[in-house]
Amino acid sequence: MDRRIDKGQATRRHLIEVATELFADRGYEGTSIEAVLERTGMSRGSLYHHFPGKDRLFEAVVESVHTQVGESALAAVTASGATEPHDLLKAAELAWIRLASEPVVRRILLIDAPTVLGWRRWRDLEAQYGLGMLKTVLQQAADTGHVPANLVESFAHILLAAGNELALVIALAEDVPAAQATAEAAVEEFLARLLRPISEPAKRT
Amino acid sequence: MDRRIDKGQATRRHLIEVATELFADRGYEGTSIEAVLERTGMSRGSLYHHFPGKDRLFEAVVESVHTQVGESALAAVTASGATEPHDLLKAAELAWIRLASEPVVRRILLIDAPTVLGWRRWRDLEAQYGLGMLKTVLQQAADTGHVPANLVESFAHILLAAGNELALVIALAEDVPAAQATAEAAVEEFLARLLRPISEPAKRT
DNA sequence: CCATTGACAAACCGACGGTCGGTTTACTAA
DNA sequence: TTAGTAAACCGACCGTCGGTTTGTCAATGG
Repeated sequence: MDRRIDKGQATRRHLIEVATELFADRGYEGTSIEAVLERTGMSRGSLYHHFPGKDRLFEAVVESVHTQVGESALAAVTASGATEPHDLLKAAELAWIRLASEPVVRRILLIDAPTVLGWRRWRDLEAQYGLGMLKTVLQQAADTGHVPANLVESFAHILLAAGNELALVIALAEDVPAAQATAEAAVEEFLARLLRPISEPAKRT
Repeated sequence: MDRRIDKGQATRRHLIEVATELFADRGYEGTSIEAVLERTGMSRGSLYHHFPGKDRLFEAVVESVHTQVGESALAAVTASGATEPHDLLKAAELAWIRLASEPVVRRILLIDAPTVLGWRRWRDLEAQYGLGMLKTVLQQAADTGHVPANLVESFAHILLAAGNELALVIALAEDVPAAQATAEAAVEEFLARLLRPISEPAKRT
């Protein structure tokens, strides 16, 4: 084994770590490469040896955060012991809302990532992590007639967007605990309505 | 009347017009002030006489686009002749989805605006334009018992986010017409479920 | 022992956003 | 007419920043 490579990986991790803090704190544009170099004590050459550019460094940070969030969410859902689609979705939404309250997640994943990575790439990541889980559970709900099968995809997107939105609302609220409570009630009610079995095809007024 | 001021307003409008095209086409970061100057034939001094900085120029563009979108959406809703909350919301959502398919709206309002203006300011604008309308209609729905009154705010946010999300999904789809059809069906079903009065008494405040 | 390679260093470059002193143009009052 | 004023406009210049290029060094493997 090459000790140089271990050292390289260590500095790479260190760069991601420091960059995560800075990006979360000042945003992508507000964070200069200079600042990262200063905080890490690295040189330009070293950074550009590990990452082809600022955007790729950011991308590495996004993937790191995404992974951590995914693991936390999964842990929270399994810890809830839910088995029914409604409970699973509720647990997932609430977990996501709590996670998205964290500035690191909010700023990096929700605010900057779509712009920096281009939202095409961002969608791929989201589909890989959050959307996939939602679709799986919604498909179960569709199999038991709680949701139209052809709208699983659309409903998954709606659920994902709703979670993000509520998380941002909470973050913006003056009274965060109150907003959190309201949002959780909204999730509960929202899911109850969305998953209700359809007796007759979509009604018209 | 002072012809100097008229001329000033004209160049200001011209700057906004050209900047709108460029921002929509290349995004905020991808658009240099130089490019705007070149396309307008203006000088740096002139631009910075009218706008304190690039971000303020972008802000003016955002407001301009927002206004146009708001007018179009309102026109579409009134043209639909809807009176019931369900139909009003459906008309509004569909109108918004169609408008958001336009690259100008998508790139400027949905992608760049939150990052550049900071999403606090962005939320203020959104509340002023789209969210206000949704809340009004949802309040009507709450008055007739179709929706819990204490969740009007949350549901309005969810509806707004859902519309944005579906618009982005459509934009990303390979088969746009098909995606559009699916999304419209999803809106229909989604609204029907969201606004259906629940058999057991809804929590009211 | 030496050619190779990964890690890091630092001088340098071009583009960009923003500033600033100055000029032109048009209106107004003496 | 003319002096004064203010808005509109001009363009050279500056600092910052992301990215490139060239070079050093030490560990590795034949």
